[in-house]
Amino acid sequence: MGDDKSARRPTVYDVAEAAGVSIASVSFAFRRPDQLSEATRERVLAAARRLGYAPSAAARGLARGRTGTLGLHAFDLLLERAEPVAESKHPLAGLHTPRLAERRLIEWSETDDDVLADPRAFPLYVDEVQRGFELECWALGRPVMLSSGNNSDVSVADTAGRVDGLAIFPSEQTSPTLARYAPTIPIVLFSILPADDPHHRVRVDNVGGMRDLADHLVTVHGVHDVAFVGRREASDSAQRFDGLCEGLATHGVRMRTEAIDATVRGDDELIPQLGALHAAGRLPRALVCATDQHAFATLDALAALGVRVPDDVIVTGFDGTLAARLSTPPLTTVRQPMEAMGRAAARILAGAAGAPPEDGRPFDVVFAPRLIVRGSCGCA
Amino acid sequence: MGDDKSARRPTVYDVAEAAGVSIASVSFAFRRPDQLSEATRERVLAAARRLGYAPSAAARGLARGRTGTLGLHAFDLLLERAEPVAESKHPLAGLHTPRLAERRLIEWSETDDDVLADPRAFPLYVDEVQRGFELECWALGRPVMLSSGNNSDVSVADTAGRVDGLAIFPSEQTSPTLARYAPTIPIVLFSILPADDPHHRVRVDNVGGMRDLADHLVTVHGVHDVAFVGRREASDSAQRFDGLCEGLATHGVRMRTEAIDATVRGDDELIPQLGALHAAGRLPRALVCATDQHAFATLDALAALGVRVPDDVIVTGFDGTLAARLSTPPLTTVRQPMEAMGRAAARILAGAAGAPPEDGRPFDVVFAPRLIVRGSCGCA
DNA sequence: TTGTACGCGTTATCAC
DNA sequence: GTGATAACGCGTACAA
Repeated sequence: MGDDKSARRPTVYDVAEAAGVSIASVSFAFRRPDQLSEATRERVLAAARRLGYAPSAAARGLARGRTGTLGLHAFDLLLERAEPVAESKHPLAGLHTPRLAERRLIEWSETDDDVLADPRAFPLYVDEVQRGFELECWALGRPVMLSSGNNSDVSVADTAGRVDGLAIFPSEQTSPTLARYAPTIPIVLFSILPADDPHHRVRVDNVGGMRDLADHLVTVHGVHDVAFVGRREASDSAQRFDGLCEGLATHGVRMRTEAIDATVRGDDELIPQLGALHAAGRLPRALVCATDQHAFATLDALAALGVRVPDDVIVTGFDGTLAARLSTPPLTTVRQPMEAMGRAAARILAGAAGAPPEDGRPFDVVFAPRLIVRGSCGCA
Repeated sequence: MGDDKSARRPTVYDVAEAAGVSIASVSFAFRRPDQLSEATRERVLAAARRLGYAPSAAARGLARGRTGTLGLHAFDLLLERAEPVAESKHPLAGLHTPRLAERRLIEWSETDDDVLADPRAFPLYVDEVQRGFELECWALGRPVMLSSGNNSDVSVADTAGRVDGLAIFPSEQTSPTLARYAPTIPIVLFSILPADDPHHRVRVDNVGGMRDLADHLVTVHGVHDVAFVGRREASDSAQRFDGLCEGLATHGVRMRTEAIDATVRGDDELIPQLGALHAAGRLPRALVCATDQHAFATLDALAALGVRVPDDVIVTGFDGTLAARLSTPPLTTVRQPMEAMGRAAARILAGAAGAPPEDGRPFDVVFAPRLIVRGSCGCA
């Protein structure tokens, strides 16, 4: 317990000495059990057990040239999701103060708004994809490394150095940064159109999904006055915008592109714009949002203006998150097969590490999304 | 593109050669930027960028003795949660077949039950705790390593070999296995009572939570006939059972311990037992479940028997998962501050690695849960 | 300020 | 079947 030796992690040398064999035999006992005599193998394993020996993954990784783990990186996650908690009002403020040392109960702060789980904050699109990635990795017997960073460069490089393959959620400056690590390890990009780079792709058919939605709005609800809510710079949003335009065009419907500024981000900017349209009596019949998150912001803004959904205005989303089932009214949306997408990324990375597609070109896996019809368009 | 050199991951040697400096300067350029002249630093960084150099975490870990990452391990996750998908009906069956090579759209299979997110499967208690752990790790700038395994020994040892600190979700055979790695890295156990070991603890006051619930049931609903649903072997469940007994006892109410077998796991075993009680007219007034999951199974079983909740029988849960808000009726439950618990674990590991509590004893952080009253007990 | 040399704990290639 | 010994890529005294 108290002696110096036990504080250090036991190594092959310790085990070898304890078992009276060479370090090679120790290694063989674990990696090539059949190349050792029954006797020595048992002797080694017994000594290892006795010493609490755990092979160092770092050393193995160095020697073999592969870490055995797969990574998932998200840019700007802290920004796009929960703000980092201010230290003073951190739920664990004082974790290292006497408060903790005295082992006292930690009460929830009275202002804590974490009392109820908020489905609008979790799980989001990325969370469900991440879960699929994790499930597949575990099924494959591989640990998962998660990372996130606004500083796109160093954080990705750091993660890239720890894994055999890396899946990445997009951000606006994703590609330039990534190009560098491509020759190093296989990389999967979510939700980005293929381009002339070696990265794999896992994405949904945004255009097809929006076409289905446009069909529904026009043929079932007779909508012929539509505006789009979403930032068109984002890769996904741009495709969805295009898909919506195409879908409407086949029915001879043209989109009101001027109605909503294409750069709005959330409630703050949405309320004044919708308010102005409302005041002018020029609200479109349907507001098609680029994501469920945009749709929630739109619903909130409309509610604040006293506009009824779907009676006055139809609102739709995209993604099919859990929260879309729980909004008022429930959201008509286009659901992505998020778990399957996460699993696909993991499979590609696990396989591509050993056997890339024979034509040498990267994978481009496109999933078909599915229209989910709910109350916010007037159905049900 | 096609030459042999670029296939290999660039190392410090490659960068040093390209920049015309020694490997030490390369290392310094990243780790001690201020100890290099502006000129050489820029030269090195430029070369690194050009080559796509990413420092090997394995090598760094070996050299420095620490990996810089924190780990979260869950035993039996694949068993307790989704079964591993059978290969034939895997959503990605054929990922490496022509189907993919031809870059065709992947349709969801017609039998796919993943069309809607199922809140009963995700997010669970562990998912919300995990999210807190991740958020805190990102705030601390540390990557997270996730692992899961039924083979308790090797998988934990493997993960333990890759991280500086490890948080662990409990399982029945957790402790014996862990004892070995304790001297190596700090370990946080969720939901386990303190014992004579060096592991840290993060948990809720199960007894207090159940007492609050008992108070509510007795004083508000006049309940005096209660049975417990849950496997008492589990550490958490045992404490909750005790807390319930205590809480009822203060009101002179005694629990029907014989009503439900203490080993039931799910619907299959619950329906016959509840059915027998129902047939005999001996159903308790309230079924207090050890977890929300047990409560859902109980609700299902009662519904199948035609028993009304809460009119005929009151049902309550424990955990406060999102799904508890969505059940029919909504579930009265005791919510744990899951995100905060995950954050606490990360903070302990990040801090404990450098500064363990001065008295040398491990942390024992106990959070107070909160009673959430909903329809399943007759309120609201 | 920059370069040399060694150690970290494995795996793998040889001899024996 | 078993034992030396050389990589593996990086951090870091120490020397220059």
